[in-house]
Amino acid sequence: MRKELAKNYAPREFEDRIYKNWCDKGYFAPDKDKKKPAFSIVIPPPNVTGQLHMGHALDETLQDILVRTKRMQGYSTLWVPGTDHAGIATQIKVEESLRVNEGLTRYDLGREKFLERVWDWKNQYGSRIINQLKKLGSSCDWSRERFTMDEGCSKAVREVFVNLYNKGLIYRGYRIINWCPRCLTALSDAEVEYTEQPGAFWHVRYPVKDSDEFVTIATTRPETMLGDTAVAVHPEDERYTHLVGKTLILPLVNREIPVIADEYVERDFGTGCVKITPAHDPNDFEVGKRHDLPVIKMMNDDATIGEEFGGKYAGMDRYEARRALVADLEAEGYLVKIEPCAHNVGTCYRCKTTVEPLTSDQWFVKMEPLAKPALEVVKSGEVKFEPERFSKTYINWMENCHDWCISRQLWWGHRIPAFYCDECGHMEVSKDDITKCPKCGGAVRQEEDVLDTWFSSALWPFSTLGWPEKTEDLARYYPTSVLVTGYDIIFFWVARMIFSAMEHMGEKPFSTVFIHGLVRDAQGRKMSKSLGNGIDPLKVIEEYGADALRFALATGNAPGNDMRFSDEKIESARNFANKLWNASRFVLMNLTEEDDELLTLPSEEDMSLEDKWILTKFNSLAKTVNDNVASYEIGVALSEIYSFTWDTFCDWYIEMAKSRIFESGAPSLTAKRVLVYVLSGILKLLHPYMPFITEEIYQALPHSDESIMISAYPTYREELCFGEAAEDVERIITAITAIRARRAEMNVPPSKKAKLYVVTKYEDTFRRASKILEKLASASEVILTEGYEKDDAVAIATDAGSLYIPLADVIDFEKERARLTAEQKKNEGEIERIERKLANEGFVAKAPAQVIEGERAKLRKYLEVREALAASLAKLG
RNA sequence: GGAAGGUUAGCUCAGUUGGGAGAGCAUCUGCCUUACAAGCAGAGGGUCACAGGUUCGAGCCCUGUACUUUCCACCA
Repeated sequence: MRKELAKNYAPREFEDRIYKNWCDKGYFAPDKDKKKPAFSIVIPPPNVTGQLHMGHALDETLQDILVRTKRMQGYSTLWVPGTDHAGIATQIKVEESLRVNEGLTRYDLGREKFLERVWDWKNQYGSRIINQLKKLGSSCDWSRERFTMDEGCSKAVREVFVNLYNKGLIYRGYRIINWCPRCLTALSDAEVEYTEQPGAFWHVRYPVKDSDEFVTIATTRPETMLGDTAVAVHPEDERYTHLVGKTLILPLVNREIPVIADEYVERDFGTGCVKITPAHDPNDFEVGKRHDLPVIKMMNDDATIGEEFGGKYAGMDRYEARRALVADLEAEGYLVKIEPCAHNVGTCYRCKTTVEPLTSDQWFVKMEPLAKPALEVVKSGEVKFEPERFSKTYINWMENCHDWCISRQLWWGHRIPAFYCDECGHMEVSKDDITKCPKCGGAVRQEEDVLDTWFSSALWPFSTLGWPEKTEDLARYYPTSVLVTGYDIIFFWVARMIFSAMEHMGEKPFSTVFIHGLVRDAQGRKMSKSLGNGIDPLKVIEEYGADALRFALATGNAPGNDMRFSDEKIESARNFANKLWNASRFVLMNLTEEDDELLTLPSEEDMSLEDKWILTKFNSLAKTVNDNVASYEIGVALSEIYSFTWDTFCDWYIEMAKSRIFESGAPSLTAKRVLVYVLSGILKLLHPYMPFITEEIYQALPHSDESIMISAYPTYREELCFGEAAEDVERIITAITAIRARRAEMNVPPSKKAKLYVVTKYEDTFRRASKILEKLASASEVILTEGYEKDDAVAIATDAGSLYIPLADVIDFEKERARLTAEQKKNEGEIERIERKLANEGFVAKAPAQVIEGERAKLRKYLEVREALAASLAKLG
């Protein structure tokens, strides 16, 4: 007796069990067969202390679909998993826990002790996200799991840092950078998010020394005037030329500052006079350099006003100082007016605190030489973005990016391998830790700063494969095949991987960048913690199963586009799983033969029309699915499987097969064989999308492979294409559909059977399909006839012939005549339209032959309907 | 200021080289038809934002307009 499936689809009963089995069997490890082509993906590493959210779920699902498909298509597939140490994010979490639980700061613990705590934290939570990935069904090779701060990755980071430094592509410099006063670290340009906030222009008078004159400047940040070292005007601004070179008295501060001329100033904006604060504004910094202005840093790292230049405002928070300063300016008559305006304010992408541009000693990566090959490899198409339009986003950024500030004043991360000698002042950058100065032998101390988290993620595609060692993995799986990620981290990550790979590997990191959009909530809003509208994928899995979640994420979703996630979507996904489950139960409960017998395809002579039809349809499905996956149209591929499974296989083929399956005494083995073949084929095509349910059913069905995930992916098979038989069945379907519609219109229940007279030139087809017509069109008997003479029947005209159903008691013949006449009119319209088209010389001359033949075929159908309609109407008198 | 996307059925969205528009959900009608009511069978519903152009033919290609979303830049 064959194993039966449970009555209800209950994914919780088998998903974990199946996943464990896959792991135990080692199916996720790449096939060692050297003859197989390689296919590899590195996972975008989730934050080690993070929790799975819908964005991950989508990203993982898409990768798993690609990986599972390729594996079944005969590739040696490697999907490398891992996690990211996520410098700021993780450090914030641990600091927060310290504060809440122990009332301590990291400084109370000191660097070493604090880092121990972070490692504890990492060890405690690092496996959480990994386990969550497993719940989704991800077929990663867990034996190759990596972490951006593990030994190998750290080695890669050092190697890269030293290489770049030696080439002069990493340098240390005193520059203006973005500073987060909350995280107390420098940030890169990419880590600053601009948000529009209400603000104001404060117009302030700066008196000219030894004169009654003054200039009026307009500023959005009056508190920074404590650091002003000049006021600039445009060199050709006639209003002010006489003042250039004069000296101003900085109000409240009483410091003397010059008026300078610089083309940076826009004459038409504000008052045409700009206060210059080189230490706290990137543009002013540049102006300051040009004019050799002093740089006065008036703010501390925590955005309070500094002692040295703060005067009475020292120690105040920047906003408190602003209020105090403005009040004082007003009191002393310097404030001219306040003009409200909205302006963009930079915020920290981690904690949303307003960042402070300020000057500081930091480490930078020189971008220009690195950007060049990284641009070339995308422009040449060697690295392709999917969809293509994102290559523009990439190119635009790469062409305009500034040097990358890579040092962070954090403790959690890769500590910069630079060593300072206090004796002789030498700085040594070294792959290995050193304790003595190579120049003078004095003691050295290592740079306190760590590297930007993205510095190590940038190396991910090769560091995870073993670089800088020359490993087998690197030889076999690098460059990786495709990178799957959201458009939101093209700058942070994708761009940096590309230039890093070009520089250190001399080769692209991946051939294709497959970009997906964001998962939004049912109202189209971004899911966020603060809105509390996030949907927890784990809860969805718990309730509906991982397969349903994957289906919901993969279907109806075009590459690069955002999607909405809603209850309806997940329910409809679950319903589909249920449908497949029940169809499988039906097939299973009718199988009594041995596996071997059922796994054989019947010979062509034994096949019925509908067998040939479904095999033909399945064949073209296999082709469509393979083609669409190859072009990353995953949503299209899946919806093709969906509609084939539900509409074609369940609603038509199974129903048709029933007449042979239930044949008393002689259930058809042929039908069973075809059912098994097609159902197995569906399961295989669907497996990458819904891995669990397909495996569960596959194991219950007669099967030849140990697991569906290592079976061969269905492909188009020429020998299983039966065009003529398929057309025959389409005619029967047309007839059945027309009959059902007519009956429904007349409110005749299916239980009320009636004879079916058929006048057709496809007599053989109808004869062979008579059982099906009886079952699916409520016919008590199918009678082929030369002509139907009586006038007691409803007449149905199709391109397959005229059908007559004697149902005199329920027919309103007046209505019938009207209906047929209306149909005739419509049909004539169609005929006219196509005839006109075919009479169009331009069309016939220029349209492809295939299209013209298509139109002719349509015309033939309409002409047949015309004939049938005429006959039917004649009957009604 | 620059760039990219969106505008298709009541709602959410597909529509891959141009050949007379589809799905899910919702709505209406009828069905417990021996896998499934998480289902079955029917039905209704769209000048594909607007205006031009190219073409034998445009939801699809080109130009412009309107509305909308996002990204980049950041004139203090």
